[in-house]
Amino acid sequence: MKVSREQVAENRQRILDAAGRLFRERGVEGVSVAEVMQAAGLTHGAFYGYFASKDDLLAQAFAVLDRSPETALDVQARRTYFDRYLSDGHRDDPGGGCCFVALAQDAARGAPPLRDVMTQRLDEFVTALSAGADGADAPTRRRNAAADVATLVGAVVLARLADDPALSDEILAAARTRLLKTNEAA
Amino acid sequence: MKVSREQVAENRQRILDAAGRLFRERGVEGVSVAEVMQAAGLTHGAFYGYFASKDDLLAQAFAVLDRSPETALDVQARRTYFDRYLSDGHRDDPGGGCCFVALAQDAARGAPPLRDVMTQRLDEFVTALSAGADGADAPTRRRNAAADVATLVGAVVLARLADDPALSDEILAAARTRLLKTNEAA
DNA sequence: CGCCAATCATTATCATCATCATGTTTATAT
DNA sequence: ATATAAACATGATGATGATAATGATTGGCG
Repeated sequence: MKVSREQVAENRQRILDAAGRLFRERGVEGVSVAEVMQAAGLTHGAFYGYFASKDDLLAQAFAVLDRSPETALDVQARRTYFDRYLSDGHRDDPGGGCCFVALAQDAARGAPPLRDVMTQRLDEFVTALSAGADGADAPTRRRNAAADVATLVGAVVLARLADDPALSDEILAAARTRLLKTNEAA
Repeated sequence: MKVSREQVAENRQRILDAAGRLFRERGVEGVSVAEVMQAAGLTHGAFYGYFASKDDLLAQAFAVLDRSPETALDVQARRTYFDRYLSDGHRDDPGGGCCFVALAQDAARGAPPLRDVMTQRLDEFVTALSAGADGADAPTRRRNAAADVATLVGAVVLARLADDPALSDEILAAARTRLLKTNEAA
């Protein structure tokens, strides 16, 4: 059964969305192509009409997804962004959250396509956070942004790891405090 | 062929060492039981005489391994520790490096045994870093230590992800600067 | 309106793996 | 010295999964 042009576009998007969510939830090796296709409402046989391989799907799924801010953040917006990133809501929703928190390790060991895409996104993330930061010269602002990104990602990674809710909350709270402090000191 | 008691102990240790290194290098799903056993100089059939399952091996392999400091660090030792943790040498040696950098995401999604063990180790890591920190009261010191751990782990995770050496180095350097600064300000 | 190629479902293939069963060797306790 | 059981190698077993082949359906162009 063939399908209309719009149906094809919609199917493709559904595959990408399902893949993005599932891979973040369960990791690259934890999700089969068949599962992605089922979540997208198709059978796995249709997959290779859309993508050349699982690696291809991976790279394309995360070429779009983003959680970094799009525009320069003023001090208040930055604070809000940090709070949301370091919230228990973000910690408890890997499938809808930042791709670095969910997949950095998988991508670091994985095939070049995904790694390239995520490296690009990482650079954009740092750039986005350094834009609009107050204080000092551009290199300093960028350095601060890079450190902020490391703290953000590290905190949520560890908060997701921690079995013990108290420790998990503690790490998120500590990162919030740290980022507020280094952010207010111009 | 049976084997002497000491040989058994040595074999067991070799399996644990090989497992620790391989899992950190290639991830939990990226390593087969057979590979671990081959690296340990045995055949895979012998495995289940030592461990109940792959999960069991995982938990036991990381119950011992550690990269957190054992004793309280003075200001100078802390600086040295940070520098080493954030070095390119650590970034480029996942198999010999910190288990959180290599396996936090795998463990967060994985079976309880490994997650429990790593949560315990994470708490010890924070505790170790907060001991001997100067400044303020104990809760503040602990909060600082938790933020430091997040920055350390996040920085090396992202530095390993980044395909682009310049970006990778930049992140490590930014984290070093950040930790030095927050550490000197008592 | 009718052909054609695109889209999808079904099913096959081939590899990898975790785990287990079996048999052989040999350390060690008696 | 001998019996016993531990430790290991070899070789299933059964599941899963990535990818490919085949065939049926039907949009959309001519």
